[in-house]
Amino acid sequence: MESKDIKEEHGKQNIKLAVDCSIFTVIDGELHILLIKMKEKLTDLWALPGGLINNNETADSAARRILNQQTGVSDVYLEQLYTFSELKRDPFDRVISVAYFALIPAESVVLQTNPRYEDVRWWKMKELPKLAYDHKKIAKYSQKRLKWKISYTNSAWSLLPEEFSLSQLQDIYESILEKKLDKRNFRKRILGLKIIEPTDKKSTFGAHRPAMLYKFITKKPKIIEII
Amino acid sequence: MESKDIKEEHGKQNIKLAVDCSIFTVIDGELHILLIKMKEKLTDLWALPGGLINNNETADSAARRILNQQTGVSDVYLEQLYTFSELKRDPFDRVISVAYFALIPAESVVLQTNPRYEDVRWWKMKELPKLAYDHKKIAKYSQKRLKWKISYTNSAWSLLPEEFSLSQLQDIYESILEKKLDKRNFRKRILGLKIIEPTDKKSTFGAHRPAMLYKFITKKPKIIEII
DNA sequence: CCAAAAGTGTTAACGCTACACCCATGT
DNA sequence: ACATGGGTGTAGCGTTAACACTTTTGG
Repeated sequence: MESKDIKEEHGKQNIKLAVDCSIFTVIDGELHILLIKMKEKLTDLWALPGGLINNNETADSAARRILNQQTGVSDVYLEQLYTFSELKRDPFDRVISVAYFALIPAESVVLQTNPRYEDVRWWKMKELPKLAYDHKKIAKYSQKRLKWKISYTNSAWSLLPEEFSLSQLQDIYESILEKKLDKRNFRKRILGLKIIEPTDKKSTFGAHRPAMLYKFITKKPKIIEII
Repeated sequence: MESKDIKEEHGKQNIKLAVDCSIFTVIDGELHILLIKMKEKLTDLWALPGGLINNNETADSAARRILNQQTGVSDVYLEQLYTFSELKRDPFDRVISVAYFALIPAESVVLQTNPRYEDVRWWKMKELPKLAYDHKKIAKYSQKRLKWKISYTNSAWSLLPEEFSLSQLQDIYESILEKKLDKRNFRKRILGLKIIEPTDKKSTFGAHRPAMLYKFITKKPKIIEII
């Protein structure tokens, strides 16, 4: 066998490191993602919240900082998704990006961007605008992961308020999985998992029978087959 | 609500980007991982094969290149695992590392390192030597992913030769999952999945009844509940 | 003929799916 | 009283888990 080539460039590494965040919520039975509108470059395109990692922070803390600065969102459970390293994913620079994703209840947050961006808002996943960089790819990949997570873990709690009805919970599942579920079987399954428990309250909304409100027993991440 | 702080450092980003590879195999019913022995710095510690990404390559191609240069291993299906970004994970520099992992049949490869390293060899996961950097953490994390993968996908093919007996296959599962499986149920399950088919050959090894040899119908990655 | 691994079915328990009607409220 | 979503049980089916003996070969 021939001896190993060692061709390493001895010039300086010239790659920038960024993070991008796919933040999801469900509004009116539809899955939405949080986007910011570009201003200084790539004007009028929308993008996932994201930016460069500082020298003294981990990728996780960069993601939290940048998300907060660009959208006002804080205190979310961010999960690392994938690292995107295609050569031309950023047209200006060589940038490798660590993507994160998270789920939040839409009503829990006041969206607010900073002067560097023109706007921030929720977009339906089914009606995405034109996205900058490779962010469409990242968004689609995130959505795949989301379907997996909601099916196999108790992570749905992070899309709901503290107390919620079983119908609200089922609506989350149907929105993300994009299919209808049987009401009786869904309830049997969820209650059997012992991950939620009834409160003593009832919802008093609308012209119909009030719904019992439930809450999650624990929010510690758990792997559990749900659907 | 107060206006958003924008505290970004405007000094240059000074973070290096590397890849590390967890390469697994099963030898004599025991899970092993491929390690190289350090020479120039961190002398006498062992480490996962890894190094810096070049300016003109993706993380994936860097992983393939570096793995080949440092161990002689080529043509493997590398899967991205996680990106490790702790501040002090490398004692000399700020380095963020994209970890990859792969499975190979041990007998398919001739291990050969290069002059920068002192040695390369397989180590039992149960008897790891002292590892450099945060590589112990990466190795353990890889092992968790491996258990998942072997349970829920057809990836076991990459640990076996072209043709193999059902007992060899079961041995792979038992070694990785670290538990015994029922022979009859295992065979029923695997054959029912239609992912392998019999060849017309039999193994002629040892003082016992010869085993029918099987091969994988396809090696395309598939998600299938196996165990 | 002995040791060693290969090969082979059945049963009982459990979990999943499909399915339709009554209840409590607001207007 | 009616419109709206909330709430409930069962039967049939398929899947899984537990379990032990016979077969084929080499030495």
